[in-house]
Amino acid sequence: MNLETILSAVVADAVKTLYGMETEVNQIQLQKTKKEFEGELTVVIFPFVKAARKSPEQTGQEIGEFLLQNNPVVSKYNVIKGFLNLSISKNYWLETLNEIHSDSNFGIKPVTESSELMMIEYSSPNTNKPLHLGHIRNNLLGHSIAEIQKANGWKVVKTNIVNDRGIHICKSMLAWKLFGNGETPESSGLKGDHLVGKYYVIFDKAYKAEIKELMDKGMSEEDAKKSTPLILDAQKMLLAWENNEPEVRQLWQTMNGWVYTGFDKTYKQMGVSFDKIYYESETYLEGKEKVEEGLASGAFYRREDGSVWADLTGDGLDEKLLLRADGTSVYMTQDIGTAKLRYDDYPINKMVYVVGNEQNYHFQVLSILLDKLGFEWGKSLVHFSYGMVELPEGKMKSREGTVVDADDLMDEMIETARETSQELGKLDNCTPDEIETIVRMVGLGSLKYFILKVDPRKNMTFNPKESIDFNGNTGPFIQYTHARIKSVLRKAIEQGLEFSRLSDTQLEISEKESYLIQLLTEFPTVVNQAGEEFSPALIANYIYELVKEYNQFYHDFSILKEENPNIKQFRLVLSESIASVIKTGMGLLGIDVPERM
RNA sequence: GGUCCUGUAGUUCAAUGGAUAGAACAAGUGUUUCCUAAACACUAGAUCCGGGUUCGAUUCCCGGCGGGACUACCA
Repeated sequence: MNLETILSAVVADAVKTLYGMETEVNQIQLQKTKKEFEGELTVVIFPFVKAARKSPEQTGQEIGEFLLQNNPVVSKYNVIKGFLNLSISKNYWLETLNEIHSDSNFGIKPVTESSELMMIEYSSPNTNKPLHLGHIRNNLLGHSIAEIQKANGWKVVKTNIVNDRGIHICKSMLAWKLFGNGETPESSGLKGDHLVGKYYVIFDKAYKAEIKELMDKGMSEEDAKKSTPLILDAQKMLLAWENNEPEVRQLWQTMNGWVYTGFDKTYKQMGVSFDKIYYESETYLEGKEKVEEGLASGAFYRREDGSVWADLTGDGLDEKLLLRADGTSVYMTQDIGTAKLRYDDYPINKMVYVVGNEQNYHFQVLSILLDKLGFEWGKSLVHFSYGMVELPEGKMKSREGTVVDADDLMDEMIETARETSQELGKLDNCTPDEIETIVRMVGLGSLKYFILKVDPRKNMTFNPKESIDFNGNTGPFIQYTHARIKSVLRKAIEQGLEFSRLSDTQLEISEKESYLIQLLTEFPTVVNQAGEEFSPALIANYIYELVKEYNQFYHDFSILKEENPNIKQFRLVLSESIASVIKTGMGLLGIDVPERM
């Protein structure tokens, strides 16, 4: 039982005994005591003053006295205005530290046979160009939220729906066919996804030139866009693809193959992975059947021209197209199809889509449609909607060449980490392999933390010129603290010190030290909250707070030079527990922490 | 027009309805015969505007103003 639960019960008891007032657990507001006051936990007195018919101060005094008399965990109290500040006994903290230290899975709920299954879709790239900064946020959030939900006891299946077909793919293919001269990743030395992306850009340029030409001849822009030779050819190619023409299919497979090889590298570098990948080319025809079912059941209706619609005006939304007049499917139909396939493949209890907030409307509609079609998890599907990553000048625009490429960015971060390490002379005694591992951890840690510490719902600004800091509230700051702790622990082991558990739990410890233990006890709550709110940022902020406090402690207290052996042992146990929570917490963010740096 | 998200120091981010709104970066200053100074300490600086609910509002409600997204027989 945690401290809050214990104290809430006693406070409820106090209020009942003293004032005859029955209280619900949620009426008792326990919060952390602000730093400028003495104590660790604070009871807000205001809700009880009416029943007490006394001033807040007096009420606080009486409740404080009751707690002191009736629970050994409370060692002292003081009242300021309507706030009752409680000091917790040192012994309680030390016993708690022992428990935390001996629990190798502290903060993590086990996944069992009876755990429910959560499927998390993220990444979902197009195969016509490489991944960029926006994808990085998506991937990091998706991976992190999967780790967090696992830590909350969910069975998690990570999935990716690859958008591998459509007109945009044909554009790259066509440009390659026309201007590529048989160029391959091998012949050019270009990463496959970048090579294909290059031809997508080439297409766009040539296409624009054709539009301009037609407009110069007096055609309207709208008409010109529809009638250039290139776009007509691309459409022809799409048709050929749909008709399974071998030549087009062959080229499609080859070029997509290049892209996948490239993506795999990027994913690996980013440290993300998937349990099951779906391809739109395999799912895009799947939704029709479901739509027909919905039509039969009366959930949807057919218009005179043959197109199929869902009327969502009853839900406060518009009417939504599900099948075109010619019977072909649209985006929504595909998502229904994909949902069906997934439902057939896994016993899904909860479905989570990590997709940008520009698709809020789409998922609102999808949720209602899936519900109408009888998917149990339809109504409760989660659109984990995150904000855009913007540059100082505004949105990234591929046409203006302001897209920040994922591979380039990660490489730059690693290089910066290398330079900084060299300047500081941190890695002088390391082997080249060790150096490589560490600068990679630090560079990527910096990038990942930068992105994940922000509330996912909010748009965020990324300034490539100022690049990402390595000081302050950053990944490397946290990694550095971990490395320092590990270094102390290594020395302790060399000295033959024993710190597997506290032998003395009656020590006099400082406020700073008991506060660190208190922070540790909050970790499971934070993990839980991060899961419920789908917010890796909560974990990031928590770890930062912990690390900041630890650094102050590290600065002001010595560990190995402490003369009292029991205190020394305590500080080692404390430090090791903190290192362990740092590692676990950063792991939930998908960030590795080094043993030295 | 409609729907949704959002507005906090110069900048990037925090704050279950609680006490004097926290950090970091940038600026300025200090700390190293001492376990890693990628650290620590100090100085200065902010809730878009107006109402309402409340003992108490950055937080909840209403109305403005500003920013963003969506509102395709594209995906």
